Amino acid sequence: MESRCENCIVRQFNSLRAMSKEELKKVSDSKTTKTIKKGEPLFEEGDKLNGVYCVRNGVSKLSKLSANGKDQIVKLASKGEVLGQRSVISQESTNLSAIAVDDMEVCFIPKESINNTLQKNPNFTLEVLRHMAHDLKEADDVIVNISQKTVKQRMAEAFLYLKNNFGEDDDGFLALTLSREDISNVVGTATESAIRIISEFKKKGLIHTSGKKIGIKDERKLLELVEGF
Amino acid sequence: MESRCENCIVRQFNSLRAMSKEELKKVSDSKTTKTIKKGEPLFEEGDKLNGVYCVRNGVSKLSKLSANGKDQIVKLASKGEVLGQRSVISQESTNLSAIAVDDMEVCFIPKESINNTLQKNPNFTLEVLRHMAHDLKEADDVIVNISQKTVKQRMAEAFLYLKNNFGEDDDGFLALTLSREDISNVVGTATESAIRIISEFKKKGLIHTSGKKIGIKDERKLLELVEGF
DNA sequence: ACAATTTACTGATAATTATCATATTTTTAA
DNA sequence: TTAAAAATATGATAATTATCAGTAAATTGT
Repeated sequence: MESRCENCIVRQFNSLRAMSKEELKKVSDSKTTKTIKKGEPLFEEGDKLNGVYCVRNGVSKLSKLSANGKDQIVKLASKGEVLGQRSVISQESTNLSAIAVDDMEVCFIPKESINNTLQKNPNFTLEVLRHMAHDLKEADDVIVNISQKTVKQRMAEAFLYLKNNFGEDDDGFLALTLSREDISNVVGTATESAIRIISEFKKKGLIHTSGKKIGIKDERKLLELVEGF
Repeated sequence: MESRCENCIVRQFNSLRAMSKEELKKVSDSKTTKTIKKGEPLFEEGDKLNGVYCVRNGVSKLSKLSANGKDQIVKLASKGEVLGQRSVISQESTNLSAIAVDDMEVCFIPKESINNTLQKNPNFTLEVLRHMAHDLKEADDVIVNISQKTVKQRMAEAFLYLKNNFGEDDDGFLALTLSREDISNVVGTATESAIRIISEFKKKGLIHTSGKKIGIKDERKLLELVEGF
């Protein structure tokens, strides 16, 4: 894949597209590319970040550990997403851990490049702001979903979300394969409950599985379930 | 209270402090002051906002209606907070309703003043960005709390939150009095469940009540409860 | 290839929480 | 002030969800 930010297609999806040619050049010169293996962390809750991570390939889960030892996955980030922005902007340690769900390829961009551009290029700042506004809106939706919907509804929603955001493979399975535990951490339930609901959905013909892979069989019914029928 | 933004103390608490003298002057000339009575909306979910609201007095609940007809309160905003920013920035209709919990006094600032400054004053944009980063972090915490803590723990947390953010009156009651229904909508539970837990906390000497007013009696025990003892 | 470890699954049961019914108190408005 | 309406409160019960215990299957490392 192209190693100069100026030519990187990934950039199209995130706020880096609002950078000028010169700014991008600087970023490109200061960035380093990293490979993160499945299960390894990009960073962990409490870390002070010296830069942001731009995802070129693979998927990362952003999660927060609760007092009872369970992780809640707040977001799944894939190609084009920039991680660690919030921490760099507010100059605080991160409140989330980022762990690779897949093997990942990411670019690390030192915070200096970012902060510099934030102060000089209002367009870039505005673009970052728009992204953050969007994230915040999504977070509000998640809050309402978790508090108002049943686990079953949230499970159905999670499968639809996975299909819409990560697509399906050639055999009709969700392209992003998560462990049952990760699924339960996205949904915010006990692993056993998640597994039970998967079995139930399978029996009812809403989904089909093969090993840990899950495929959507009856999207309409899943949607109806989410809406509460 | 002072009616020129330049001299308004409220400004100190929000991103407007990053505006220049001239920008503030323009804002002040274009703003209008509104009084909102308890229970009335500043704006409602789905509205397209033509500006932002700067809270001078009173408290507003920001909530979202779910399919089953229940409101989830996502945030309580008081003096100094700016509402509707997100909608103005992303030029989308709001995803939240803002309803007065108290009688309120707010300044309406047309979006033109905001957008103009956003494009011209990187400091202001950065300041807004920082605020939004903070809100996003808080939203993440809410997600984790709701999904990982029991209703009882969240109730305890809500009381502590109310004390820390809105203080107590002379008689030791929480300064912000919410209806039981509002409390249940903050916590994300059924109203009856909230009431039951209030009774239980009262019996255990954690809180005391008088009418709808609630006072914290044993902060340490409430904290222990939140932490899971 | 195989033992070891992890992950997935199922059943039984307990704990939590919601819902429905109904009584009481408080607030509102004529 | 007083009837009506709304909010608060409590009990009984049902539904949902978590937890514990244990088995089966899959994955990993050697």
